[in-house]
Amino acid sequence: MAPKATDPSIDSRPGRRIAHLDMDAFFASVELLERPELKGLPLVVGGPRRRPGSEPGHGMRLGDYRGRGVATTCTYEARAFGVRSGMGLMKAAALAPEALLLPANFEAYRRSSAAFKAAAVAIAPVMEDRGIDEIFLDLTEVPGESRELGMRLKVAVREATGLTCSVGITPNKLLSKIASELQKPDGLTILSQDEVPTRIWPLAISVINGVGPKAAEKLRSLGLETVGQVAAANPAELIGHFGQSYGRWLFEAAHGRHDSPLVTSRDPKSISRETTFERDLHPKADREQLSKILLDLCTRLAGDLARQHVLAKGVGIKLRYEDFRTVTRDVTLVRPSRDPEALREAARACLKRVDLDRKLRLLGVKAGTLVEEGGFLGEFQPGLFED
DNA sequence: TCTGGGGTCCTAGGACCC
DNA sequence: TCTGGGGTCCTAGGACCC
Repeated sequence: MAPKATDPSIDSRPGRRIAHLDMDAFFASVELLERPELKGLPLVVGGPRRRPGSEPGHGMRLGDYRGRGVATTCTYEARAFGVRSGMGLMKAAALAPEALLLPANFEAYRRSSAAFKAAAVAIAPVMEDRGIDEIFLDLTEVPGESRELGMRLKVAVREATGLTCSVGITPNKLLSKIASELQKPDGLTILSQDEVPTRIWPLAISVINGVGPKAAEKLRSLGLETVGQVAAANPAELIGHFGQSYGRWLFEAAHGRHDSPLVTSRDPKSISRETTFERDLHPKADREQLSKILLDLCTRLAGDLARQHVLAKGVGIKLRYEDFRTVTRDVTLVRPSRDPEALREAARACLKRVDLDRKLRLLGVKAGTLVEEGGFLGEFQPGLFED
């Protein structure tokens, strides 16, 4: 099954140069721009949201926090205590009670994000957006040496935002993503394919984007802990354990081979809203409160759909029970819609199909199979083919 | 002292159609 | 009456990422 040379999922141009640019401790660093006097202190961003337009949060002692938030980002000083992004704040507080907890200010982060991306694109116009704090850039056609281009990118980002970033430049996305991590913060790492055995093989397999905790654990149980060990494994055995697709990919990735192109634009596939309650709620005893929350989620989701000029053909709910078990249900609408009432009605129909005798910690609503507003896709147009 | 919110992609079974 | 294969849609869950 040799793919054609024109296969859009493969970019095998010789001499390809891909950069991965990753902002350093992004949210925390943006906070430090507003409050430079906090530089050098252990800071954690997360928990309660700062209202758009409000004063810079004064923050609080992490040890005084009570609630269900997680650390979105933390400074390197906080990491020294063992705090990590994604960690529950109560656990983080046990590790670093004296750290300062700052509420997240997404308005400011989005502004810095737009600024660093604009600065990067001015140097290398082909960009893949990987979220608020990282991008891939295609440097293949950009004149200049890799190290010089990397320095130019870093200087441009710092001038545009006042922030540092780490850059990896290699022949592909997979290696660049690893490379940008190697000398964080404020790093610049250039890697060629030849250097994979010396620079990448000694690293833990989990450095590869796409190898998460589950796959890493399964590999470990097979005696494969480093990238090099996976590269030396029998590909047939990997396929036996992980399936044709993932097994093959794993083997190629361990050799640093990866030819997927930059994705420079994409249509949204789904839009969702969800919320974790401050305390667990019972579907029956707290019915009114849950009903209000559902309406609010549907209303916000409808607003999101309107801003994107799309209608939902599918509507789903997500519930998380107090024991953290998560279930989803979804339905296909007779007619695509973004009316809050239609969303709520569909969500209620889904709710009838789940266990409502146990307490919940989270409720979410999702719009899937999105169709363009006014588009013909999937929509029956009465009268169109009649006379 | 448990674990946010917003996404993508993949798998897999069953319905249904040709 | 039995066998069968391909294709698509729908639904549920899970791994993974930022």
